[in-house]
Amino acid sequence: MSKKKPTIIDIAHATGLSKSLVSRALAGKAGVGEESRTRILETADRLGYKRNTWATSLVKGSSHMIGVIATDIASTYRLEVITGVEDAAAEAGYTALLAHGRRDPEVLAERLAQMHSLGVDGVVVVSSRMPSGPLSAVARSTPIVIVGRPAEAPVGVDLIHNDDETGGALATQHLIDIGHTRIGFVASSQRAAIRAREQAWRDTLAAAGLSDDFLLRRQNEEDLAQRTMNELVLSDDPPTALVASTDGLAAAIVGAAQDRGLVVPDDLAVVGYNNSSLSTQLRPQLTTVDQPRHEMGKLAVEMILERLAGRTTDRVTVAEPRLVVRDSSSTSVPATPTTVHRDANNAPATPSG
Amino acid sequence: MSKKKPTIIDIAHATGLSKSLVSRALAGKAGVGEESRTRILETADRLGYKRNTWATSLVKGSSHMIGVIATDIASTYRLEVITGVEDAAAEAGYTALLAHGRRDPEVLAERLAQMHSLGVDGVVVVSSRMPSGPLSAVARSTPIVIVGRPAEAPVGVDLIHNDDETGGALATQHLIDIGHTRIGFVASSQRAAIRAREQAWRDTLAAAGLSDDFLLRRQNEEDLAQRTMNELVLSDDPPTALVASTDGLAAAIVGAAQDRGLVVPDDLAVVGYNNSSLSTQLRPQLTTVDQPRHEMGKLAVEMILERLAGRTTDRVTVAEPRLVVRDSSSTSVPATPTTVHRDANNAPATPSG
DNA sequence: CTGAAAGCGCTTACAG
DNA sequence: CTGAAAGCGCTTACAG
Repeated sequence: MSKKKPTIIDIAHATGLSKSLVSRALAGKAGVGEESRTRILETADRLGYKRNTWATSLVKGSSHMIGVIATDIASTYRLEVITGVEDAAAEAGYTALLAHGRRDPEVLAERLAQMHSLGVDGVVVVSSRMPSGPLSAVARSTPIVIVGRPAEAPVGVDLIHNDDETGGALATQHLIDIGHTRIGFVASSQRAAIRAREQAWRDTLAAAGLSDDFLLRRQNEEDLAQRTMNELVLSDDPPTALVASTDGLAAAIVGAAQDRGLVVPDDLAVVGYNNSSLSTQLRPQLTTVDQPRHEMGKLAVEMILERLAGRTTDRVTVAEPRLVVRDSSSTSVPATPTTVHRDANNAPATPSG
Repeated sequence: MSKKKPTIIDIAHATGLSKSLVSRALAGKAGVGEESRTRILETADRLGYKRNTWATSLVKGSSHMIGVIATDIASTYRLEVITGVEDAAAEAGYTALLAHGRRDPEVLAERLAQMHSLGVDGVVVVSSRMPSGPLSAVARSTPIVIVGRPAEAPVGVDLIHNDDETGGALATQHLIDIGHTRIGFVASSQRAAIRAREQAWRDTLAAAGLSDDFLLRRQNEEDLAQRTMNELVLSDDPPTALVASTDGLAAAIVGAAQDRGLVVPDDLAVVGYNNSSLSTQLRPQLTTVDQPRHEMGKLAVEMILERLAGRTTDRVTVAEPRLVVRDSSSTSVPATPTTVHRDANNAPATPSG
């Protein structure tokens, strides 16, 4: 059974000094006799004393903790955002506390309430699915920044997200640049970020005079790769390249294509989004769009510190993504299975590396 | 700027009732007049009141929180263990709080100290890298269970891990069963779990009268897939199948093999460990060993509750893994590039699916 | 059903 | 340099 934890009073008794003095010594404050100090520290060590955070926070009114709530923690992207938060927090003398929210808005809201009553000094929400109501309510007393792109910007909450418009354009333009003219977009959700990428895809195609016919949108990833095969890739009028809304979806599409004997990128080029670890584990490795996620995590903490320092206006920070070209998009134009509607394009004939 | 949070006293003033009564009403206790109760609840709601966890925990001496410390959160395996912990905790009226430990033992120890002074009622360590000293120290006052297989069992700490011996044997025997006789093992670390898998591989080979010459061990994954190619697969005397210590390593090996134009499983069969999401995202999909991870997370909480209820003896729980056969190991024997030392084996000639 | 009082472990002016 | 006292927000016997 667990023994009772030693308190400051125990140390005071053991050393014969007052608890005030013990408290000061333990906090490393000046104005404590050298002898007393060492005696206190030694005794504390011997007793295995750990400061009771509850009591300290209660009296100080601040926990020096920053809460982080994330949906679906098992993601390279989120992990690095979290790491960024941790690093920046540590640097500022804060510690980060995580909560795992799942995708359910209710669970997310519950986690937020938990963080709130835990008394964290700020919270970083790495999700675009947190409901606005609870968010704005908590934001009245605790700074919140969302890393992600919620459907609507909650009042009193800061935002930081990558420039999905630029990212989507980067991906699409890359495919145009290497000679593709039949470029599709597959979306596994209707989140704002995804919609922005889709719009960028459409705009980029339009600027190049290309068709945006190849579009597939679903509310979740279930079977989406299969449908992509059946409804787009294996149709009579197939695209030669696809922009997928995320790496996970891109991976599923590559897998489904390979299952059908197609060669990526020769038969189908695929570009993902997020530069997840998956993108280098697959063969071919995935061309994808990288977000400055560690940086975004650090920025989130900075924005919280600004609020804590007195800023009252809402702030939105947009980070620039960059394209990472790998093997799932080759520099050669595919030998299309069925050569229909093919525009006159000067595609380089370089074989895929 | 953040406003001050409303307290029980604010509600007491607003309703004209005493703070004792407000506290009782808020806690949902009996013995509060119906009218008072509704008035209090409404006022609390209107003011946006959230109970101050610090104060409550301080007076109750328990936070009803269970801390979870994990290395490298971005893993399907760990995520599911964590989810299991969360589910079981919620069921028992506790909430789970995560800390992200990285692989560094010092950082891990720091997180443990943080959890300890946060006053959690128990901690689940999902890592085998947490140093024993800090572990035993904290265990004197707070129940701890490790999900994983540490080098040495820390005194006063409970353990739960999968049966790596069985898992390793399952993987190896499967390769023997489908006709392989030249089966290697590649290890990316020297952790106890990995060593146990390696020993099981050796024992299983010995029982079948096969050689355990094909072995490669390194302290980390850096370049290990490349070395596996150079030192084993592309040698004059290559194995036809490999058991990898983890799915991540297996994926890297499959990738490196494919980069060299080899076909998995025809030229080389590969089996991983952990049934990570990666194993179904790759092509071919990975044969692997699955741990009952959600169950392990739940068990961890149960073991903590046992300690809290009075158990003082250390307990070790071993969970049974199972083999998941996928395409990276086919039922056909490979057409070995160099046919050396090949025993008379009745391998089925079924082509790989 | 309701309220006054004590106390959880710690910190911080305020005296000495 | 050291100590006594008050208070952080909440809960819980103890009275009424």
